[in-house]
Amino acid sequence: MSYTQMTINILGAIREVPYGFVCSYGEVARAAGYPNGARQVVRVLSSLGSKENLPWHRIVNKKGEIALSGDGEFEQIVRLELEGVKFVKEGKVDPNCFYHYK
DNA sequence: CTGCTGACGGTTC
DNA sequence: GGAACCGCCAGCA
Repeated sequence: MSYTQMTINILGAIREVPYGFVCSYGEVARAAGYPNGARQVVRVLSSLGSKENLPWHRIVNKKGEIALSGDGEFEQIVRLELEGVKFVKEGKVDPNCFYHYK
């Protein structure tokens, strides 16, 4: 496994999200050093999400909604609820559970 | 090498 | 308030 620096930075940023919190794509990208890299975060999660042992379920879009649909969405919701993340609505996490990088 | 795609976000109209 | 674009760039065909 040899990734580009960008991928490594993004992976690192994703791993910083603590248990019981969620984070948006944009924030992860910013934390990794790419202010406009949301789409790259998408790529990383999509292609390496399950392979790299990432807390992929802690990443949602800025509105706090699950960006996946169908099967993946269900699994993500289950995993988050298991961590104590609250939902204000089906498929939408409580804004208070958002983690903000320093 | 070229073009298309993607679990998004911000701006504009 | 919401739809429509544009930017961003690593992978893969």
